Order: sequence, then C-alpha cells, then structure tokens
Amino acid sequence: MNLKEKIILESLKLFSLKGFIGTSIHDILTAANTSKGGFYNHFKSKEDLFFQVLEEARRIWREKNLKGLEDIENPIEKIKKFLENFRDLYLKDAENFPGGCIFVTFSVELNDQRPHLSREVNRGFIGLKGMLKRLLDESKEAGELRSDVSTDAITEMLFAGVLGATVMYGVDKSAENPDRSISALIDYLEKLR
Amino acid sequence: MNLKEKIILESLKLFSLKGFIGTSIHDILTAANTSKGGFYNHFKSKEDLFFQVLEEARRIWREKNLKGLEDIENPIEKIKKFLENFRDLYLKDAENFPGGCIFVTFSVELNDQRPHLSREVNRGFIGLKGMLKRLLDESKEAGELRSDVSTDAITEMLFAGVLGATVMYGVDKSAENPDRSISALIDYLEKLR
DNA sequence: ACAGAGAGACAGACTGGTCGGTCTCTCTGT
DNA sequence: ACAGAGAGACCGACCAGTCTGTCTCTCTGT
Repeated sequence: MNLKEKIILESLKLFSLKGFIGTSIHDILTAANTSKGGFYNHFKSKEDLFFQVLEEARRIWREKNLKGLEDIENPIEKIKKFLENFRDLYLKDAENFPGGCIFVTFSVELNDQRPHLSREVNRGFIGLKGMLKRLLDESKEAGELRSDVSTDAITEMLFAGVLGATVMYGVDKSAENPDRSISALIDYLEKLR
Repeated sequence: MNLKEKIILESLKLFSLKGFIGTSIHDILTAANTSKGGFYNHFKSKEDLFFQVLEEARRIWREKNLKGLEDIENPIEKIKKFLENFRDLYLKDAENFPGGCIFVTFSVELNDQRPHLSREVNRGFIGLKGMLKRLLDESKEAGELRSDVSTDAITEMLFAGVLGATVMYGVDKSAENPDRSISALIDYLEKLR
C-alpha cells in the first residue's frame, strides 16, 4: 500500500471517530506515519482529502450493503437483504469505521458549518432514499404490498430507522441495540405484505 | 434577561448549529454581544458552559415533549402524545434549536472525542429509552398490546425512528420528511394494539 | 557502462491566524 | 469608597498550509 492510500484509509478511521473538523492534519500524519511534505505531495488541501475519503467510504458502503442484491429479483426481498447487510456487514465494520458510520458523522458535523461539503454527503442519503422508494413502488405496482400503505411513509420510516440505528451504535458502541431495531424494521416490512 | 442567561441561550443556538467544539468562545461573545471578561465572570470554562447549556436544553426538551402527558392515563396514548409533541412542538423548534436537536449534535460530535461530556448526553438517551420501555411494558401487562411482540424490539424501533427523524431534519431542514416518519411511527404503534 | 541531470517523494522548520483561558483595568451602582 | 460587572490586551498551544532542503530513482548522453 502506497502512502496516498494509507493516508486515505487512516483518515477514514479518524474522520469516523472525530469528524472532519475534529481531526487535525497532525493526527493524520501521526496515524499514517508521515509528514507535511508527504501529505501535501498527494493532496492539495484538507478538503481535497475530504472528497477522496468520501469516495472511498462510498465504495466500502456499496461493497458491504449492496452485496448479493443483484441476484435477487423480488424488490421486498432486495430491501430485506439490504437491511440484513446493513445490520451484519456494515454497522459493525469497526475495521473501516471504528467511530461508526462516517456519513452520519459528516452530515451532523458539517450541515451548518461546511455546507459545500455536507451537500456531497447528503446526496448519498437522497440516493439511498430514492433506492428504497423505487423498490417499494415497484413492489406495490406488482400488487405485493397492501394497497392502503403509502410508499413515501414506509420509505421515511425505513430510512429514519436505519439512520437512528446508526446513531445508536455510536452512542453505546454495542451492536446489540441497533441489531434489534434493524431486525424490527425487517419484521415491520414483512407485515406490510 | 441578564448576561448569563443570554450567553446560555445564544450558546444553545450556536451549539445546535455548529456543535460544542465547532463553536468558539469568540462566536459566543459576538452573539451575546459581550467580551471575555463578561463570559469568564459567569463561567469558569467552556466545559462549565457546556453543562449549563445541557441543563437548559433538557428543560426545554421536557417542556416541549412531555406537555400534557401527565393528563393521560393509558400508556400507549402517552407514547402517541409524546410522538406528536416531538413532531409538532420539538423537532421544528428553530427558536431554540436552529440547527436541529442539540443532543444528537452533541452525541455524534463528542462520543469519541470528549467521552466525559458525551456521557452526560447519552444518559438522556438512556432515560428516554427507559421511559418508552416502561410504558410499553405497562401496556403489555395490561393486555393491551399483542402478546407476540417484544417490547424491547418496539422500544428500539421507536427510539431509532425518533433519532433518525431528528438527523433527517438536520439534513434537509424541511420538516416534511421527519413529520412523515414520526407519523408512520404512530401508525405502527397503533397497529400493535 | 557510467556520470550527471532531473523528477518525484518525503521531512520538518516556519508562517499567519485562531483557539481557550488569564489578567489588569475601568466603569457603574450603592 | 468600594465591590462586582464587564472590556479587552495578552498568553501559550494548536490549527491548516507553505517552503526549503534532502534523498532516491530513472532517464539520457557519451
């Protein structure tokens, strides 16, 4: 692994723990065992690093959460698989995200402080919500969902549940409670059929 | 309003927007229209201010969210009323919390960075979860809830939903989506009876 | 084959500016 | 006259970012 990759991976961990603003360049240099020269040789600024870390985080997110989804035809089964992936593979990925989901950390920290950075983060949230909504609509059209439910409401509920479980994981760093709430979401989804 | 109260209220707003670490003493002085002398005359440190702001935030939280709860006997109705309060009175309280719920901001920002501060914040979360759990257990004992549901799972689900809605409010600052997900939680609760 | 030039990688001293916090002084109400 | 409130100069630590210098590797002319 070259220095640039090392800096990105170490930053990913540090940002997950302490946020973007809360992590100093010095912290990163120490973690990556390098110096200012080594850092600025690869990144033109701390914000430049931010975007490259965000890209890597998204890659990891997709790798964990979308695993095996393309093999599933049924849209509700797809959502269930996603929730299971989120619960089993992503949420407790302390290797990459020791401080919990980096997107939530970024979003909360940057929304009112660095809007041009948080905009990029929030695009990811909107993308996830869109995916859930599309799958639910597809299912409803196929007549699989009860006709009296609003896919908008379910989307918000699932999304809020996933987000909330993520914050909870940060609170007590135990996977037990988030596990329970994601599992409850899966049950809930099952009952809508 | 005296200077000390003014500093606490302005800090409440600023912390809600930019977090504790992200808000500088200078920001607070400007907002409260005072000086270092005025500040340190009333607070012995920034952390001292933190605890006093936290106390005020809790007072506001209780005032908004527990309003009218003591007049309700039925535990499920109590939870419903709480969720309605949360949705209608608390979440969109831009007066006190222009950047969204201060507890979530604090928790995400401080969990891995100032554990002795976040511990106090998390105690509040645990308290809320405890309240929900007690009400649900009470309801189940009275035979009002379906016997096949786990109150632990519902507690986690409700709590995660509330937390998630709060984060979502921060993301797009529109109350529409959080409203929908809190309303979906109320429906969900209704169906468990 | 080999000397020398050039490029890229990295180290770390240094800059201007901001941080939380202290200290002294003045102003005001009693 | 005096005590408490508040103003603001000041301190050392730390921030992101710059700059100079060194070391190593590769490429080129002979």
